[in-house]
Amino acid sequence: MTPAKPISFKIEKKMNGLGRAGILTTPHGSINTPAFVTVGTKATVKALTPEQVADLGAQVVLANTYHLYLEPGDEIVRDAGGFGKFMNWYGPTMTDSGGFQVFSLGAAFGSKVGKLSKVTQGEITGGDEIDLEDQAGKLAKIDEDGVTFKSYKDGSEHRFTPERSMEIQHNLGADMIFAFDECTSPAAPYEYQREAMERTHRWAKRSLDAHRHLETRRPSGENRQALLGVVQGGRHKDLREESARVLGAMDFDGYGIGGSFDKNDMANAVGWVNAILPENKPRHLLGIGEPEDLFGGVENGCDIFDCVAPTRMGRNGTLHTKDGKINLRNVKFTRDFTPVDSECDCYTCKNYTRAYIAHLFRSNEMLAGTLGSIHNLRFLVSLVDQMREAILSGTFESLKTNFLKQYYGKNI
RNA sequence: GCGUCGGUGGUGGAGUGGUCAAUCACAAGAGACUGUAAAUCUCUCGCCUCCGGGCUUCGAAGGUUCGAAUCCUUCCCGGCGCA
Repeated sequence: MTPAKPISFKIEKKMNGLGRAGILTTPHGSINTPAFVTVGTKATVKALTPEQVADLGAQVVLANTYHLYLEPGDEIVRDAGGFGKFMNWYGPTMTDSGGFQVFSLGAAFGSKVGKLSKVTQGEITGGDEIDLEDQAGKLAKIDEDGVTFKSYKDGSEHRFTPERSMEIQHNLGADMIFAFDECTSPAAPYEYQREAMERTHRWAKRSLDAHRHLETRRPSGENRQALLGVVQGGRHKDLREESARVLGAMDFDGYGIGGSFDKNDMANAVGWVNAILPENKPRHLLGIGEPEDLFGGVENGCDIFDCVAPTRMGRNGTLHTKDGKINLRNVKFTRDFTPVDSECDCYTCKNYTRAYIAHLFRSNEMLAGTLGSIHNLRFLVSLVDQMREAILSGTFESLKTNFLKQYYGKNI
């Protein structure tokens, strides 16, 4: 058996502008890009077996460092042969670094603040402004060296640093791992965004050094892991460009684009970054999964995407259709004996009616979440696959126009 | 028939002389969800509303009282026990 190589990325076709289609090769198989990655935070895509995940066309599973560190513990996952083998997923894998939990358990804890701000210009409302002195009550506290978390499970205290995140991610064993970063709140002011970004850059360097050090300690022949640096900078053009320049100059295997955005300007912000990042390395847009955002990400040069939205919404009763989202818990679907989406080729749509799935949701049956997740994941995986085909055939613009018109044009 | 316990919103069930009728849960209706604190969360849930509030209700009818879902009487309905 030949020693596995780190990832390689080959661009097959470029669009006018930044978008491209390619092939990303990992130790566990290649990924046709652009691609939508399924999220399996705790080494399980919630409600689905890995066979179901594969059957719906998913190419990659992404797990989370913080969650697997808390339970069952990264050493158990290491001894199981890595999280992919542990969960019986033999395709490509990724792990997030825990950087998102700096945000979700810190600045965003107890609030309704999300990654994307809906504010168009200027003032941010609806969220506390973040600063290092105002973290009382949160489950994450940041300092220069790292982050102290309180476990969301039992309140116990845990410490993450870039070095620790790398150690854990090496134990988890994914093909692609991320540098430890700070995902900021869109409610944070410019000065804080700059401060956090500069700290993320220092953490990126430390992540890279720690990763290299860990790689040298591997037994020969073992798979190598690719490390992706994470660009930050909030919604500010100068910060995003600076972050792309600084990280682009470091020798990462690829890049993640993370953090908070202005909802109306996310695609442009991604473009600012990708115009600067090295073209020949893969780019992962972290945590984005709304159809229009995926179009924006793809045409602005992102290759892979992950998002919890399809599985979370799938479990909560909201399903994608070509005509927009529907909430199957609504009374109007109780006697609707048509498929969720008549053009969808997923297992759910081929075998069940809206009325049946509505019944499952109303009676809180577990199968509801499974069927909903299969459909929503298939919808997005297929959508991004269609984008790839459209790039290859030069029809991306018409795909985008037609899809968005039908999806957002009316609501059934 | 006698005895006994009970009858409060869609349901279960709080409240047992004034400060409050309707805590709480469930059901129901709607909304949210973007590197998963999430099979979760938020709002509505007697009627009307210029969102300040206004009005109606506690099986029925009387009565006691300044004041009754709450006490008394009769009736209706239900559970249980005894015939």
